[in-house]
Amino acid sequence: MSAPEQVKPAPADAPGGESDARNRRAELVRVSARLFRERGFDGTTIRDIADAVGMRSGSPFYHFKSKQDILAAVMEEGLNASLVATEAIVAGALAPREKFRALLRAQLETVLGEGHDFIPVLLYDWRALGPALQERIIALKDRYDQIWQQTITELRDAGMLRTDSKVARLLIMGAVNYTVQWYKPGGGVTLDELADEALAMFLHGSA
Amino acid sequence: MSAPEQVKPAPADAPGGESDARNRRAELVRVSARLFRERGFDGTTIRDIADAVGMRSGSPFYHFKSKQDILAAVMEEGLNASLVATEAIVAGALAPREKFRALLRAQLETVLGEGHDFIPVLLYDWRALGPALQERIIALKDRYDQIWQQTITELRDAGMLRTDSKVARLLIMGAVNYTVQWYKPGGGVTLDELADEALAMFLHGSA
DNA sequence: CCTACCGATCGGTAGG
DNA sequence: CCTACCGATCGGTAGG
Repeated sequence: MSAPEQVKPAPADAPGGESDARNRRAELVRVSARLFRERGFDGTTIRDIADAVGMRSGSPFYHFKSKQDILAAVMEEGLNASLVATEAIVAGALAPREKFRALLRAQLETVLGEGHDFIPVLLYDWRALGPALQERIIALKDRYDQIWQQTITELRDAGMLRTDSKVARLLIMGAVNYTVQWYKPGGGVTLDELADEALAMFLHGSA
Repeated sequence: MSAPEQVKPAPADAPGGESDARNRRAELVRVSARLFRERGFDGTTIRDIADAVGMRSGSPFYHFKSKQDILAAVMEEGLNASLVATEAIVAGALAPREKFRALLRAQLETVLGEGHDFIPVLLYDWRALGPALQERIIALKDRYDQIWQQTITELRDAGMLRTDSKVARLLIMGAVNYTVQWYKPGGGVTLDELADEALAMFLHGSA
């Protein structure tokens, strides 16, 4: 009667019953990312999500207060992971050209890699997110864009790019992000080859 | 009793009552394009469309057998218009660089220009179209892609592009099409400037 | 093209 | 997290 917590099989990783709930929440986000990517936000129902994690249709709302909140969580997790990856790249002591190649390659992985569903959801269904929820995501996106912008400035200073304008960055990132619309894994082009071709296309004096 | 057609105000442009229906159909497509662009396909209801043209909610189905058919009509009309524009460009006697610039500029107009809602709908909601309806559109899209591919080959032959690979084309078209996600009219960048910046970014030996 | 309507689906909730 | 459910919406149709 004293402690209703900590029944059922205890999780191995952390003490306290709340880690169960945290695991379930994380599972919901992961599964939702996959479904949203495959069918789109509007094409995925709460029932689809609940089925995929073995819940009843009302239960996701124990973890999230709305379907939109799941979408926001998917996008936020995707951006957080991407931020970690890109910040690790620019923290290294790479020359501008190699830094840029690493960014391109990382972004291609994020957008096209096996099991990477989070950022494609952001690219496909950004509009489906309400303005209030968009704001939180935009703050993360701004940090992300800044990393690219700085690298682009370094490339310009090194004479490998004509300009470091915002438009130049948007054209480059657009070309990369748009691959989500046409790239098919196993279609004869690897992500490494894609990165090289993009590098050669954007940069002066590249092989 | 003999002829139930040709009542109501007769249209000025063409004889025969069926041109009324054709006009209404065209109006439905045009209005749907605008709404689909603004709110997305799933975010637009048949009732929204009917309201916008002054019909009752069941009446659009007199002109189209399903909501998806309206979407297909929007995309098809957009591609047909784009095909006319691009075919006119490549039919002219322009040098490769000027031909490419004209294609870029035309595509930017198609994607970002005032009142150009058709192709953005295709870019945003391609996935919403069922496979059967996609097929008809793909045939048009193939002709479109071919024009770009040929121009890219000419640029490569003129030494202004490293490669005329399909990936090169997709990266270029991706950069241009992705502008639909970020470009804001009146934001200080004109479409002409955008075309110039894209040209300089992709081509060797450009100003 | 309107009237009148249906069947299904869907996000979300109360109460435990 | 389940049970049981609701209110609203939505694409689509019959019949004129």
